[in-house]
Amino acid sequence: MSDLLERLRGRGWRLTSQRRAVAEVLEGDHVHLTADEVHARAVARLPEISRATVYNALGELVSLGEILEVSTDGRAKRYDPNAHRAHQHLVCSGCGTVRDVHPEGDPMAALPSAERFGFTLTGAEITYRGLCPDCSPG
Amino acid sequence: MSDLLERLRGRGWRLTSQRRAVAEVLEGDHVHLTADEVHARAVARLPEISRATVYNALGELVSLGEILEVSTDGRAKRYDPNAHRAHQHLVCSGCGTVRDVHPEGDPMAALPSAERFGFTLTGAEITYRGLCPDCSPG
DNA sequence: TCCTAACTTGGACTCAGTCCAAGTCAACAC
DNA sequence: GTGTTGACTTGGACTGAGTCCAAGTTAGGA
Repeated sequence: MSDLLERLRGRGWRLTSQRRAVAEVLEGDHVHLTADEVHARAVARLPEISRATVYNALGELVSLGEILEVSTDGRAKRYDPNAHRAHQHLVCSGCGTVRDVHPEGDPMAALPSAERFGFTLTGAEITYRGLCPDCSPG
Repeated sequence: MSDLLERLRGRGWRLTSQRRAVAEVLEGDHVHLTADEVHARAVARLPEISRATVYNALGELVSLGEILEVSTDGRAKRYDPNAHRAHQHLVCSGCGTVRDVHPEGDPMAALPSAERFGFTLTGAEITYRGLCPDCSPG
């Protein structure tokens, strides 16, 4: 992750302890934390970090294309550090767990031009829903 | 739409003027209003209807499977009366317009079992993003 | 080591939505 | 029709997620 921080510094990002704490929290695969969860974990590293700063840092990382904003339920947005490989999400309807998944083919190709209403397509987001092994009955 | 109201009455839904107003607002294709927009239009028919009642009625219509809840941006949920034909959504990144679209094939089929992590799949929601003709440059 | 623009802070604020006790009324029975 | 009653509606208070802002702090170049 320190290469991420270096990369951002090269783009004029001032490297503060708060931003470092936020970036460190957002490490790994299948990480999909809400802003409040990020804040709670950042506080463990840097007790005086404020909620506003976490929101600022997350917003900047999103604009810089380093993390993705995902909203899988109507509630809080989640932040996904896996921004460098195209993927979709599989969400458990029981416990809310989110996994990154890689469907076959180009999702945009399935939309015939007659169904595009003159739009210029830029992307497609897929949310697969189901029950994870822990939440499956039986 | 009156067949919808009759259908609901048969299911024990008490038919009040407020619920009638909400149901009437939610008529037509490509209708994707927020709760506040539904409230504003319902007030035009029934000036004393309250926001709480609109939320109640929308929630019940969703549970009864008569309308769909859609969240295309992280903001207010939208309500889609087109619950009886499977479809996906195409959203303009410029103005937020939402169209119902019908992609080819079964979206779930694109997810290989190795990518299902033991989940039992129940559905897939696709949000296509792009620019509508009015928002396209040039 | 100094300087300053960029960053951080806490608190007030907004927006979307939920909850609740009190009042109202649709629909059924007569 | 009239009465009854439980379901429905109401407005206002409340919550959760997120934004905004003026004042204070600090990273990093000179």
